[in-house]
Amino acid sequence: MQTIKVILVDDHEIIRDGIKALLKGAGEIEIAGEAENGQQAIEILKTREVDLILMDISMPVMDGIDATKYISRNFSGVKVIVLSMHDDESHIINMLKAGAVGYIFKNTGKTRLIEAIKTVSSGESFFAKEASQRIMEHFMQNKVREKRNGSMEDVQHLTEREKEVLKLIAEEYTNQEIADKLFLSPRTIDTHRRNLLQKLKVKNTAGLVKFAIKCGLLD
Amino acid sequence: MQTIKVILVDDHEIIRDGIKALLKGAGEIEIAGEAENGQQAIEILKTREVDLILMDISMPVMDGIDATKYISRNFSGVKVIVLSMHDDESHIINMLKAGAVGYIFKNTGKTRLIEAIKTVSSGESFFAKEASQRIMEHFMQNKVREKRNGSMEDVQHLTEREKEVLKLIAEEYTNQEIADKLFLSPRTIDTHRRNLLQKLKVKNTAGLVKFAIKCGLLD
DNA sequence: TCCCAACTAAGTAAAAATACTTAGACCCCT
DNA sequence: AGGGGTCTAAGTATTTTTACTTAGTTGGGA
Repeated sequence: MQTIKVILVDDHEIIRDGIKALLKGAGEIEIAGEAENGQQAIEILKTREVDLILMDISMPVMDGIDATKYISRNFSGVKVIVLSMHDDESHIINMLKAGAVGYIFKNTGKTRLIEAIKTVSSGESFFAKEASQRIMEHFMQNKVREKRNGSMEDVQHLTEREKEVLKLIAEEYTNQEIADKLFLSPRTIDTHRRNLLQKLKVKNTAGLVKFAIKCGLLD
Repeated sequence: MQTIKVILVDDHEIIRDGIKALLKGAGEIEIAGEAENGQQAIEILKTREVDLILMDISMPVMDGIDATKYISRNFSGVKVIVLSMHDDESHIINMLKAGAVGYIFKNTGKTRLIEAIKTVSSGESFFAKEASQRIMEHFMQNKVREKRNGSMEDVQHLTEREKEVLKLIAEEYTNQEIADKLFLSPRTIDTHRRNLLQKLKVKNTAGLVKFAIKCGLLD
């Protein structure tokens, strides 16, 4: 196989240098360029032939998600591997949707990094353990993660009425509107609301909504 | 690394024999059993310790999708790689949803098969080229749907300050607390808040939080 | 230079949410 | 028959959010 031309996109020079050092020894892989943000990366793609991009997510000017979106639409031959510190579902899923075909973490070792590059370069995809798990959770909506954070247990302690009210709160209804929908007094909704705050140990509506989403109470 | 205990699940004996022959040479991999359908595979799991399953999809009695679903819920330590002839989206996505962490085709070569087994065994996922493509297509379609609902575009219209405030709102801080954090007047946060409500066309805090989550503004 | 967008801030009011408390009705279980 | 949990509701008070309006500052682009 011929050499794989890789460009590094990360706003931290130290990280870019570290990766360069890691890849120096590996044959078949050539660092064809570097960029500090998505914008610069796209500029490079216009002038040079590139096989693969190692892309950070959080960057100034143009972040990894937007850049990947653009690249996968306009340079379809170029593979994007996300090199991230975040292992949360939304980042991973957003990058997947943007068109990334690999996701690894910054604490990945040399061997695995090279493995990922070669795997992706040959057309397959490569997702690190945590990324893989998050994707599965997303697909299965299995709530394994919530179990670990101890929220799936809490939802069981909620009564049917409370879940009903919580769902409506998350759907942006006010107490008055919820009361009208359920043919109850607004004060009753108020009580349910306070019980929810207490049971779920959150401070306000924002916390309730986040919980409702985590539990899949909404669509 | 110690040996990886693999069981083969396929209703065609010839195929099982072929794979056995392929894996014979590879060290670290041990064929710990065989099954003709999902039911038998689950029986084996109850009696023996297994690391990984090579699973066909179409089988009599209990097919690969149901079996994988059951296994990923009841034997979470056991990885499932799909070994399939089908490269259509629905099979691939269904197996993903069922909990498979790898997908390869029956015309895969020895090297790649072993690579897949080792990759999955170490916690990552491995999707062959076509499978990878289909998954991307699936995500892209979802994306179109989301765009229609208008969410990813809107976030671009938000200023940096607004995104910062939105994030803190979603983290359950009150205007006063946000003001203290950012060294601003609570009234300023109030203004940002109202601008956010207007820009995002949502009714209240609940809507803001949902939007923040959709955009991955939170960790 | 002038205009615009972003960021800042405040006046005034009304609506909504949060806090703490109490309490009756109902149902299930022992 | 009594106890516990749920659902209901209200009194009272405070804090927070939402609404509508106005306006000064600043920095960048036409």
